[in-house]
Amino acid sequence: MTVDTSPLRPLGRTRLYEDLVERLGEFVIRTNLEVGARFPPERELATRLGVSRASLRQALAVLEAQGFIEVRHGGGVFLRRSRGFGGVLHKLVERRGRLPEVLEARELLEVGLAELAATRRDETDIAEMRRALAGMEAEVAGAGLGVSGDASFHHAVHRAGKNSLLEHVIDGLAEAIHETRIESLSEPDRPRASLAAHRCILDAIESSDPPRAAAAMRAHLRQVSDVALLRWEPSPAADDD
Amino acid sequence: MTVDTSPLRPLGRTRLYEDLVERLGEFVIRTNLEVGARFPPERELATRLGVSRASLRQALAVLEAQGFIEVRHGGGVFLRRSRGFGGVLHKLVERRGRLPEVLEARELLEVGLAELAATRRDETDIAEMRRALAGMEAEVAGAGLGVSGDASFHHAVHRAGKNSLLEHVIDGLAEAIHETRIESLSEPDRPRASLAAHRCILDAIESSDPPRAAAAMRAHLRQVSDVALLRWEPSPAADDD
DNA sequence: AATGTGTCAGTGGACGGACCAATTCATGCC
DNA sequence: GGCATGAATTGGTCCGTCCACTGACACATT
Repeated sequence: MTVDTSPLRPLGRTRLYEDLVERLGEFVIRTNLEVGARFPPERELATRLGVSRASLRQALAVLEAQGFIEVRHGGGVFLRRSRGFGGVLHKLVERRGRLPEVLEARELLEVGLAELAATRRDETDIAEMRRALAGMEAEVAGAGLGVSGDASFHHAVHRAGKNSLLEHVIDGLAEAIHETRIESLSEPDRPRASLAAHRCILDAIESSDPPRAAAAMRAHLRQVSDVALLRWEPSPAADDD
Repeated sequence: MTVDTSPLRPLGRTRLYEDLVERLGEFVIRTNLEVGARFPPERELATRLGVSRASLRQALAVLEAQGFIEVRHGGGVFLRRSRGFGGVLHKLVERRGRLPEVLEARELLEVGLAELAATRRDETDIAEMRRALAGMEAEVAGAGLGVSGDASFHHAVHRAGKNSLLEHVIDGLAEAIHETRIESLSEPDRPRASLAAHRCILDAIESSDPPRAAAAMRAHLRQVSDVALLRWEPSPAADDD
């Protein structure tokens, strides 16, 4: 149990289609493929990459869903945009060493969304936020961390901002944010502090005071970040860029 | 050629895997599948959906890349998060009637990134922005619109912000932004106005003055938005929600 | 009885081939 | 030259097969 198992760690098992996404990215760069240009036919790509068409098509489906390529039935595969080709948000977030970036992105998005929420919130939004606040109060009163109430509150704020695009983007970061949330709320006295911060935010939004809502959200998130960053230490081994 | 072909337009042509992504989203909701729960086996899903495993696996690859599910070899398919299941940024952006949201998201992201850029920019970033500015100047001097120079400049600012997550997000909106860019720059005298705005932004970033950089970027984007929104009119037919 | 080991059913991973459907393009007719 | 036509190209989907990984259960060992 005390032996160093690092030399025995399982070798890098990756999905074939993931590798293919990267390979296709390399292809775009190496051949200097321009936006709008056509890729070789699927059959040829599959052959040259040494994989089956089925596997290749999984990669193409991913790339199409990400908006990097366009696949026309009977026409061919075309490059729509090359910037960031092959980069998947989900992967970027997972990489260790990204915590500061995640927190920063979160602050930028949530502060902006809080500002919008203060402008656009309707009675339904207020009711949802109140409900989330009450839920978190109950959790905390019962000696819980209030994790789910915290998440509900922030989600309610996002919805009140009435911008489905930004909401979608922040949802993509939800997982990473969730981890920081747990860490932060595990700190002594943090749940109560967060509860108070939420009340400030809600009050500002309810008063339709965008600047105050933004400031309150920023202050709240800065507190959370401090805790997270204190606990966080860059892992030298994972520092791969 | 002048006949109304709309009643004859090809019937609902959608990729099978796209439908499957939606169907799986419905499945999650209808069965109230909880986060962490397992989906039925691929073979069963394929049978029940009336499609081949190959097609289903395209949909699963997309969902996995989006971070909605986790597929474990030999284990099964598990739900990672349900919020926004099946929603693809690329699709949301394309929908008509989303222009205001796109512009709003762009402003929020770019203003924040400009602020960060003013803090973190190094000599390389400054050089890149200068190069982009010079490029746009040349385009405009040659009676061009300066579209590519404009894009390069904004991209340089994004990079100077040094947050790959935010950069990735804004890249996802790049296409939609590109359209507004063309519209805006087509307006009389706009290229020169944009050029001046870019100089303001660059100056603020170069001076490491975040508030001024943010203000300059905001002012610039507001100008662009005004033009775009003036030209934009909600299409009643496409108002599908 | 506790523990280690082997086996096997279930499940995802990948492949190859076959056929269908949309597009493209050269061919030849007018 | 313009246009219809059909073959070649290329993506869309399905099927069956086999491999690799996981987890649980039965069995053997101690």
